[in-house]
Amino acid sequence: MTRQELPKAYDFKSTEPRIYEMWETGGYFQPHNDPNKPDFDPNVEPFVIAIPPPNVTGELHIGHPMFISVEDLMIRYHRMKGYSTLWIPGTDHAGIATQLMVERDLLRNEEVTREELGREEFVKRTWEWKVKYGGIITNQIRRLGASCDWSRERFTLDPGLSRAVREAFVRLYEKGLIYRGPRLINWSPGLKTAVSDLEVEYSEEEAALYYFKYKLKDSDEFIPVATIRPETILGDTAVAVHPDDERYRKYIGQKVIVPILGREIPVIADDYVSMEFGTGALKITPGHDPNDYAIAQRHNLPILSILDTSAKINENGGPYMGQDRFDARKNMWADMKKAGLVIKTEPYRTTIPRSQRGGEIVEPMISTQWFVTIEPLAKAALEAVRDGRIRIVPERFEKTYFNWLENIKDWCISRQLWWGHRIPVWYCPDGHMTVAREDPTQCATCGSTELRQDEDVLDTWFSSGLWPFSTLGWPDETPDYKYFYPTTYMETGYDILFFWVARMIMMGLEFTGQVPFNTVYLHGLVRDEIGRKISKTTGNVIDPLVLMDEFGTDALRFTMLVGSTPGNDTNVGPKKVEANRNFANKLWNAGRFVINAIDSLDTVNHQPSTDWTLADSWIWAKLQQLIRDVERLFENFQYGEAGRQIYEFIWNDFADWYVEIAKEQLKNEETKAQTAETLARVLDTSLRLLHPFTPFVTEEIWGHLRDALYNTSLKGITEDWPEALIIAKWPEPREPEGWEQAKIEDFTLLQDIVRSIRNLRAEKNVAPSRRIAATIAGGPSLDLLREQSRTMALLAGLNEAETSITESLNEKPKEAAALVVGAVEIYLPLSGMIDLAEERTRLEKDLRDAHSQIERLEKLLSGDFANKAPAALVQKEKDKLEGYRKTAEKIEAQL
RNA sequence: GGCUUCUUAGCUCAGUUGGUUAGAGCAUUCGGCUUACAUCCGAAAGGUCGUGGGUUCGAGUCCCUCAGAAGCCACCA
Repeated sequence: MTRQELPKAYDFKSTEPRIYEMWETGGYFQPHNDPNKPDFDPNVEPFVIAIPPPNVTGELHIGHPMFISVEDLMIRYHRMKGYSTLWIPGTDHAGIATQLMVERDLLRNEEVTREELGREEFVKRTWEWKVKYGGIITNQIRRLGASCDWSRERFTLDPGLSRAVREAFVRLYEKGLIYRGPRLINWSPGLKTAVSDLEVEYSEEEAALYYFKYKLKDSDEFIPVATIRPETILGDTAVAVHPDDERYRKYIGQKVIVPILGREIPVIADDYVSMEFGTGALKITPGHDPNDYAIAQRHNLPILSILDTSAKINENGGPYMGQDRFDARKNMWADMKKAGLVIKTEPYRTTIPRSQRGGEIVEPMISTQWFVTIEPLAKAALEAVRDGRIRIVPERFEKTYFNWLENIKDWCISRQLWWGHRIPVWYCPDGHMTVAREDPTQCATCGSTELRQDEDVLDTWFSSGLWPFSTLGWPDETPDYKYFYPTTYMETGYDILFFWVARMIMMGLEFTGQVPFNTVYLHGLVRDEIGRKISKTTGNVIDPLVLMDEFGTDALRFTMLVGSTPGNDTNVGPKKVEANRNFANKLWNAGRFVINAIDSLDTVNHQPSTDWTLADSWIWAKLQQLIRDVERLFENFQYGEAGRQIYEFIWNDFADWYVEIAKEQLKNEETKAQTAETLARVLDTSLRLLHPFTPFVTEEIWGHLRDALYNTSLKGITEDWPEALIIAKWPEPREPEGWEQAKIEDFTLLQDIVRSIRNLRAEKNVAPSRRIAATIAGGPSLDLLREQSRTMALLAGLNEAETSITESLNEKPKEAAALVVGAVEIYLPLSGMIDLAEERTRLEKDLRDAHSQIERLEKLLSGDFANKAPAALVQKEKDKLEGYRKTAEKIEAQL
C-alpha cells in the first residue's frame, strides 16, 4: 500500500493480524539476550514475567484483557528500555474446571459418565479435549497483542512441569512437611472431592434455627438445644454447656438420649459454649463441624460420620440411611415433632458454606487426605515481604497478606479427581508407603512388586505454585533457570493473592531458596459499566472478543490501562472502548498528516534548523515534560495516569495546537522543513511512549513514518531507528533546559488570547468563516505578539491585514468589543454587533473577577504564606497578583 | 467480630512526595463538513471534592469522628 492511499479511518481489522504476525515471525518476543545462544551476555539485565496461566480449555473473558494489557505494557516498556525481556506464556490444567467440562460433554454427547468410562479412558479423553480446545485461549491471547515468547510456552501437565511437581512433593515429604491422615475437611458432595478452605465461599442466607429437647436419661427433664442442621443430631456425641451455667450445671456428667436413635451421650462442660446464645446448650457433632471437632478432641469424644460421599445419610443414621441430607432434615424433624421433642423453629440468617465451583453446600467431613504442614513455609514467606525482598503493589495488600499467613492452617492438597498430577505415593499389600520421584517397581520397605499408586491427584494450585521456576526448567539448573530466575514482576488480580501468589512465594523460597519474583503488582477486577460484578446470572457479561471486533484491540487495551489504578476495580463498557477507538483513529490521522507533510518535502535541501518557531519550541518543551512525567509515573506503577497524560498530550497539545500551526508553517518555505522535522520527531517520540499501551496502531504508523522519512532530506532522523517500533529505544527523560519554561509561558499567553477571542466570537455568533479585524495593545508582550501575529490571526480567525498591534493605545477604538488577557488588551471592532450595555456588563464581571483574585492574593501574601512557603512559590503568587493588577487597571481604563 | 477500599460535574472515573482558579470521557446546550480526522473542530454550562473536626502558611490529597456503599478474612450452635 502506498502512503497516499492510507485510509482516512484507521483499519484495525486488517492491521492487527498483520502486525502481530510480523512481530512473532520477526522473533521480537524472544529475549534478545538468550542464555541458550553462543553470544549470550550474562551482564545484560533480564526482565521476566511468568504469565498467570489461564485454564487450558478456557475462553477469553473480560478478566484476560486486563492482565494481558498490564503485563504486555510492562514487558514492552522494559524491552524498549533494553532489558532482555521474557514473558513466559502457558496454560493451567485446572483440575476441577476441566474435569467438569469434559464430564458434562461426555454426558451430553455420549450419555456416559466418567465412572462408566473408567479412569484411564477418561484421562485419555481429557487429553484429547485439551489438544482440541487448548489452542483457543492462547490464540485469543495473541489477538490481544501479547508479546510473550511462544517458543517457551508451558502447560502444567507437561512432562517437565510434572517432574517438578513430583520433585516438590517428594522433597516436602522427605522433610516431614507432608502428611496423610483423617481430618475434618470440606467435602464437596457433587464433585465428590475434598476442597481446601480457600475453595469454600460463605454466603449469608435465610435459614431456620431449630429448637428441640435433649431428654435426660431416665428422666422427664430435658436440655433445650438449638441447631441449624437437625439431621446432624444423628452424629451427635455429646451436649456441651458452659461450666458456669447455673441452668445446666446439675446435668454435667449425666447422659442424654439422642432423638430417634436412642443413643446415650454425655453432657459435658466447655468454655467454648456461650451462655447467651441460643439456649446456652450446644450439641456436639464432631464428624461434621469444625468447632465441635475441636471440642471432641479436648474431651476425647468419639467422632461419628453420618454422611457418605454423596452427602446421603449413611448406616449411622438409622432409619434415615440412604436419604439425602436435606430430605433427612425434613423427615427427622417431622419424626421428632411426633415424638414431642420439638420446641420451635424460628427464621435465622446465617452464613452457608458453598463450593467455589459447583455452588453446592459443602459439608465438613472426616476424611483421609494429604496435607502440607504450612507453618514453616508461611513463616519464610512472611519474612520475605517484611524485609522487602518482595514488594507488593499497592502496599495495602501486604497487610492482607500478613493477616492470612499469620493465621494459616495446613493445606489439604489431595483431590479425589482424575485430571491432574497423581500423588507420587505407592502402597504395597502390606500397607507400606513408597514415595518416589520415578515410578517405583517395588515397595521401598518390603520389596513387594504389587504396588498400587495413590488414587488422588494434587490440588491444581500445588503445581501453579511452582510456576515461576518450573516453567524455567527447575529442578534442573538450566541456562534459562540460571539467567531468568528469580523472575521480576508477578502481575495478577488481588483475588488470587492467597490461592496463588502466597503459595508461589512459599514454594519458591522452599525449593529454590530465593524469592520467585521481587515485585507483586495486583490489578483490580473488571466490572461492568455501572460497577456491578460481572456474572452470567446478572446477564452483564462483557465479551472482549466482541469489543475487539467492534473497536479494535488497542482501544480495549487502552481502556483497561487508563482509568484504572493498582488494586482498584475498574468499570468497563462499550462507551469507554469506543472513546478510545476514537483516540486510535485520532492518532492515525495525526500520523497521516505528518506523513503527508514529510512526503511534500524535497529530498535535498533541509539543513538541521536552529531557528525554531515558538510553536516548535513549545511542543518540544511539552514533550520533554511529558517524557519526564511518564517516567516518574511508570516507576510508581501509575500506568493509568501515564496513559492519560500521553493521550492529553497527543490530542490536546499536538493535534489541536501544534498541527494547526504546522499547517501554516508548512506553507512557508523558510519554516517548512523544520516543521516537518518537528512533526516527525514529536510523532516518533509520542508513538514510542504510547506503544506499550496501544502496540498495533503505533507500530503501524511508525512504520509508515519511517518509510516516509527515508525518501527525504530528513532521512538522518531515522539513523538509529530499528526496523520495528517494538524494539525501538524508550525516550529517556532529560533535565529541563532553561528555555523550556519561558517558551511554555509565552505560548500559553498566546493560547489564552486565542481562546478568549474564540469565546467572544462564539458569544457574538460571528460566523467561523468570517475573519475579523483587531486592535491589540500588547504592553510588555508586544514583541511576542508581533512575532506571533500570523499564528494568532490564523487560530483566532483574525484578518491579519486589518490587525494592528501596538504597545499601548491612547484611546480605545469605538464600537469595539474589548478583551483583557493578562496585560494584553484586545479590541474587536464588530460594528453592528456591539451592545454597549452588554459590553459594560461583561467588563464589569471581568473586573470583579480580577478584584476578587487581587483580594485573595493580597490576603495570601500578607499572611504567613510569604514567610513560610518556598520562595519560588511566593514569587509565583506575587507575579500572579501583579498580572491581575494590570488586568484590572486595563479594564478600569476601558470603563 | 477483624481488616481494607470507596464516597469528586447528570453518569463512569482520574487527580501518589500537601502548593492555593479541581480534570477527562460520556451525556447536555450553542456554532461549524476549516484542504489529517464528523471516530472531527470551536465554544458553553455543570462541582460547598459524603459529614464534622484536627494538623499546616496552605488539605480533594495527611490524621481522627460519624454516615453510606463494597470487598476480604474469621465466625456462636
